[in-house]
Amino acid sequence: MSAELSKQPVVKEVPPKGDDLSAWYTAVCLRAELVSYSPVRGCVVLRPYGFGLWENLQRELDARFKATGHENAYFPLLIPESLLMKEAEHVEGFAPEVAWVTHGGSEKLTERLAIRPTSEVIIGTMYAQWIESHRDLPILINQWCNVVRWEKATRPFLRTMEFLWQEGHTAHATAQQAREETLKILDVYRDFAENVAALPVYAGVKSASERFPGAEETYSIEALMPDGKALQSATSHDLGQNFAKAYDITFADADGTTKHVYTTSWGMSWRMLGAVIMAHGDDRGLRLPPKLAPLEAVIVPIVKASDRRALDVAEQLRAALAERGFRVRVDDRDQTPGWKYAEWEIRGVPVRIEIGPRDVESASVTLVRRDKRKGEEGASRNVPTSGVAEALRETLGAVHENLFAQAKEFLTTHTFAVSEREEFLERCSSRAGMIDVAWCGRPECEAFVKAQTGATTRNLRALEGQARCVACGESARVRAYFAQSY
RNA sequence: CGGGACGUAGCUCAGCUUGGUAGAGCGCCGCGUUUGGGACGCGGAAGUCGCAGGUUCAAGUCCUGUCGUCCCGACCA
Repeated sequence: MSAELSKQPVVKEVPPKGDDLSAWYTAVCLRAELVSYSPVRGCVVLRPYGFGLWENLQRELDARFKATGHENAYFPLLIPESLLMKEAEHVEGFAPEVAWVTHGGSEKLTERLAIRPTSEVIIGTMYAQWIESHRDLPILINQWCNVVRWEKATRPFLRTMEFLWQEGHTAHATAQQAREETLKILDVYRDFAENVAALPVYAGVKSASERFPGAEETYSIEALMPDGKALQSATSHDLGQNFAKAYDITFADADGTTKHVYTTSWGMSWRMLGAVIMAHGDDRGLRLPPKLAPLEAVIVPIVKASDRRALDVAEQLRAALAERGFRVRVDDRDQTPGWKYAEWEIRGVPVRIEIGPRDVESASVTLVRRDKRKGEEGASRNVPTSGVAEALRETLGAVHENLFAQAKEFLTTHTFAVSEREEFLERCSSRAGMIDVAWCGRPECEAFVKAQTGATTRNLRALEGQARCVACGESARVRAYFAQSY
């Protein structure tokens, strides 16, 4: 963005995105009525428009879980302290951010209860009761719930003390099945990110230091934000037998011996919505991917004192589109059309349908795309009223593709394959984006890079051929994306 | 958790230095005229100045504490 353009906000109440991403992000979250701050520190209220985003995320992701054989269930919010303590690494990882219930009414509890920061513990305990035989496996359960982590610094969606997410927990007879499950879900997350959220991501395995406490392996999808920082958007963990051993989850196998199960866990939170907001938004506010948008289209009737026909036409069109499954509303509030255009642009509705006297005369409507700038090629077009449903379907698809293409272009042009040490450190320090390098895989090496530059490995993938670690010069074992992260 | 900034009307902020009866713009409500990119006129409502103490005849203003928000860093799946 040019300096001249940056001086005046394009939209009042929303500062230019390129000037200060943090200020832009917070302003948009509030102004678009996604969230409100609440009287509780670090906790936000998810308003109806924001909850609409979450509902669509849920619907799309849940359908994918169901399609891969998972069922939903619900487990308790509170976890007895003694239960939590059984898996040492896990406890150590979460201890600093667990909130505790110490009293019931005025009576002090004999045992403290943790408010779940995640549910491996309580679910593992139940699995121990439910599983007896290899015939009981696999167990494939997901729950949609809230969790609490006592965070020090919070921001809407990206890091809040209480947040909404889904957590899947599965148990399997063999290590291989657990690994396959972990990778299957990783691919569900990648598919969701790309085809629902219009967000290109890098999927891969986490380094040892970035691994979930108690996991054998953690996999993640990582998106790139406009400031060059990476945002971990979902994780999938292969827990091996660690939790099975801690919580004594065993089964009688076909060969007659008793064995520990292999478990997995995986989660995506409303943090994904933060990634969507930041990656796609522009100087005029939100730009929502159609599949997540609470409203796919808003109809703005333009009425004159002498001609109020547009109002009826708009309502008929709304009913016809709703009938065909579109999420639409008519904005018939007492405001000028220009006011409504600006308002719905801030709130990111993918398509605006204008109906004025001219359109009524010609039995047509005007479709305007939010993802394009005013006057840009293809930003608006006039279509016959009879063909609106088809045109809308087509346009929503095009908006998704365009948002994805723009985000992909950003990711591609901000991913740097680097083999020189100096350039590597410089790009890491300057938040250039995803720095793609050959890496030795040693925790000391990663710690050194973090201390020098603030960047860590986001995730790793196989190294082809032979190379030297870009940071320390030892023999490289993997390829890694380094970046500073949220 | 460390460093910095800020809490005054729904929002953005002025007023604080030098203590003396609470201000503006936008928004909101009513009526009328309007409506193809944030309309206009007239009238109106709205704030225990984040909260709690203290100093003072008198505190939005000075002092202490506390809660919250933002930024930078540390921490964090």
